[in-house]
Amino acid sequence: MIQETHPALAPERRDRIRSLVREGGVARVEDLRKNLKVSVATIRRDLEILEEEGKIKRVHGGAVSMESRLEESVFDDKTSQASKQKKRIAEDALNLVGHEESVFLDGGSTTLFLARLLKQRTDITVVTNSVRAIEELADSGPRVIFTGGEFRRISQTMVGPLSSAILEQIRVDKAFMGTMGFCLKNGITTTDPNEAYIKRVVAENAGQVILMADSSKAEKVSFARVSDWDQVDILISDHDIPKDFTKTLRKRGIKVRLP
Amino acid sequence: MIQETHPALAPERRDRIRSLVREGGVARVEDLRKNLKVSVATIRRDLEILEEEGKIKRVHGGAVSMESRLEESVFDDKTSQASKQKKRIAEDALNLVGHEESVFLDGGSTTLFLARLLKQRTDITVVTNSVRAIEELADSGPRVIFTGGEFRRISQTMVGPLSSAILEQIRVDKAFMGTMGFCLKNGITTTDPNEAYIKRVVAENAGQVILMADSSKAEKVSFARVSDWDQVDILISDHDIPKDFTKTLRKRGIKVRLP
DNA sequence: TCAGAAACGATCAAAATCAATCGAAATCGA
DNA sequence: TCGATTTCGATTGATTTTGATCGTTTCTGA
Repeated sequence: MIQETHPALAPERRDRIRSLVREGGVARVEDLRKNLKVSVATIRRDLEILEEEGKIKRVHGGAVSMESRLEESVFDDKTSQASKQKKRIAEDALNLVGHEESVFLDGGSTTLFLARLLKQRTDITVVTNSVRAIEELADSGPRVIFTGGEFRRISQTMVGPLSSAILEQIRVDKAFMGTMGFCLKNGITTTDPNEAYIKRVVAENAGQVILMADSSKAEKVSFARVSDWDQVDILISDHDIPKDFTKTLRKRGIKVRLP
Repeated sequence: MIQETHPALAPERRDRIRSLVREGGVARVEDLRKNLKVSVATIRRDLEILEEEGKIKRVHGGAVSMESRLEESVFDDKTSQASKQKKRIAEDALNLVGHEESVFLDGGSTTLFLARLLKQRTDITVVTNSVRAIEELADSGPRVIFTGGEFRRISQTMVGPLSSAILEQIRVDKAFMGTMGFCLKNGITTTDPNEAYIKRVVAENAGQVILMADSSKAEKVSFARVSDWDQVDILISDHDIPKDFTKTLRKRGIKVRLP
């Protein structure tokens, strides 16, 4: 903190490089040098090692990430409006998590932002069926319970009848859900029936259901029906959501938060 | 607390080091020296001890926590002899996986090598409780079923009673198991009772149990008992395993493969 | 296609870090 | 109290990491 005279430890520095490459998808040697304040020789050596480990792929002028995947769609468009909104929604959701509570985390990018914030909380229990959430909390953070089940690659979540085996045995204080679409008429909908089923089971076993969805999902209808609005207690969205939409929801007794 | 007339006792100091390393994920020798007010020689000796205990991993300039992600690059140290053996064991195990079979994959580094190889097989079903294995198979590969349960950070696996909820509902053709130790007298042992329990449940629901363990695990006894040898069908190890050891096992009807 | 620029790999010397050794101080058991 | 044992700190030579240099390769634009 006080002293910056000491250079970073080698593994520390390599980890830094790794995340820099991952976040940008690519990184130039020169940028890494400036960022880490070491010589290009060191950067090159590190890149060599990271390439051997399969973390990155070296190219002329820098390196590209080998561990991009869907995960990066979150980091990727960090600057985009949708991403900022999601982040704000997640930050608002964090305030709803009380001391020593147990919460369920759905799959999806918005809830993934919340997972990252929850890393600081060691007093709570997180239940999730999202592999990406697990990865986020793998190093440290709260107690984590994973639902298990059949792995669905597209969403990187666990679904199917086996998942409910665990879900039925637990109860969470709050369930934070993402969705592909929500509208007044059809309620909450998502792409996959298996996924929808899991969400329903969770909602039934949760004290409160909190829907996290930015305004781009409003008035969208997807293939599989999850539930009606009466299952939802709180909706966290943003100001671009239609006024009469929030009005109607509030009339139905649903708290709408627009951070 | 207020007065530090007496220097800290050695185990006390080591415990301090351990948590400092764990907190930051990494710590410099020099910082530890300043923090604990002892000489670098002492710090080094402590780090040596803590490394032997598997609590930390020493690196040039300091140490990294074994419970952090920084360690993973050290974790699969491709150059080491042990790692080469593990890889060969995994390659041999791959030959045992038949067409359209279902297999269980345990946690541990040896089975992780197998997971990597199984990525090419899309005809099989992989059941696992290892987050590392899931990450390996996240992009593509076979059908994956995850057991779920409570997340154990040290081993990056799912354990506890919730895990068995799913395990009891499925049956696999072959279970590939790692272990911390195995000997003729005490059978298979591992560090954590919860982990041991999961292994037992799996073994009961598997057509064949295949133990993958390099010779460094031979004649080692760990804390928690997993099972006796009569549960094991095949052992894959390497040539450094004692001759009479394999002899005895074969006499007991266990196939021993030494690739 | 070709030339200039940028990036690369190899090599070497300097600096930091490490391991080994020794002696001093503290601790323990008789 | 005495001697044995352990723990600690300092010194020294060995090892590792790092940064700079230089010749070679790769990219880019005319």
